[in-house]
Amino acid sequence: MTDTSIFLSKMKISDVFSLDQTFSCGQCFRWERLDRECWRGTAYGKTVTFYFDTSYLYASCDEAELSAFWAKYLDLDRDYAAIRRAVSVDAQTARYADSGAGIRILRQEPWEALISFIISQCNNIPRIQGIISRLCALYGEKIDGGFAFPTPEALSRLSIEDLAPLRCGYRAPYILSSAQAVSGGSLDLAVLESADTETILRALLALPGVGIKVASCVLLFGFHRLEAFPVDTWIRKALKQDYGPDFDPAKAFGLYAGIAQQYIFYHARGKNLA
DNA sequence: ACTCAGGCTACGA
DNA sequence: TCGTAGCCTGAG
Repeated sequence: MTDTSIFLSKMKISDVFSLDQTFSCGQCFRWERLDRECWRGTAYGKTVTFYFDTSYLYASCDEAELSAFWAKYLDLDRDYAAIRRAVSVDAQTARYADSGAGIRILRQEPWEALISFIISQCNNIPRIQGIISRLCALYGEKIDGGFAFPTPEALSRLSIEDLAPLRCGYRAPYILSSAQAVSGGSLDLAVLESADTETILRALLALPGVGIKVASCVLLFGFHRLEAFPVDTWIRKALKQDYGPDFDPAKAFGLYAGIAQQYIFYHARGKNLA
């Protein structure tokens, strides 16, 4: 860390925690790593830089914003140590949970999560990040130190050709469909936030380009439904190799299956990083 | 040239 | 109901 003077506030974190793990475990695509345990990003129209070091989280915002807003975004009030114990149903899961112990499931905006995971389908992470970054730069509102995620209204006014610079391929009409559904009111994300998980799932699956995997990611990362267990190619491989054909994640991991999924995903993909 | 990357849809049997 | 070709794009 070269310049620590930008950090106006700090907060003690007792449990194991890691910004590197939390922001690079595949749940988000817009946070930028400036240095070891130092990240900068935007959510809900606010921009912040974090630094974590030996049980203290430092933030570039004031104390009030850190404790009232970002602490919730980072899910810092939840007892992840207890959850790690709960999902450690066998020795290997316990190891995965232990090595990913610094992960927190962010409370991202449902709308951003929806579009981000539509874009993620059959795509690699660097390209997903590139597409989303171009989307925000082109159609997001410019805010202090970056771009906000484009609103449903802004995207609903666009055509397929307008999205051509994104180079998101066949996903472009999916993005427009969701934008139109949300801005037109047929899909009310704010109302869904207090609905039961099954209701949200059905609403998401009704959108073109949203299947069970994308919907599960939106449930977990956008609606913070921690029981959602997205199954992608990595998870499918890991389940097959490490858990056997009869393993039922929902049954085994229960209420916190989504957090277990992140531990397994982090482990499975981590082995395959350059 | 060819495969694959955190899928989904449409179509055929 | 189940399996899978085809879909945009770009890196290796």
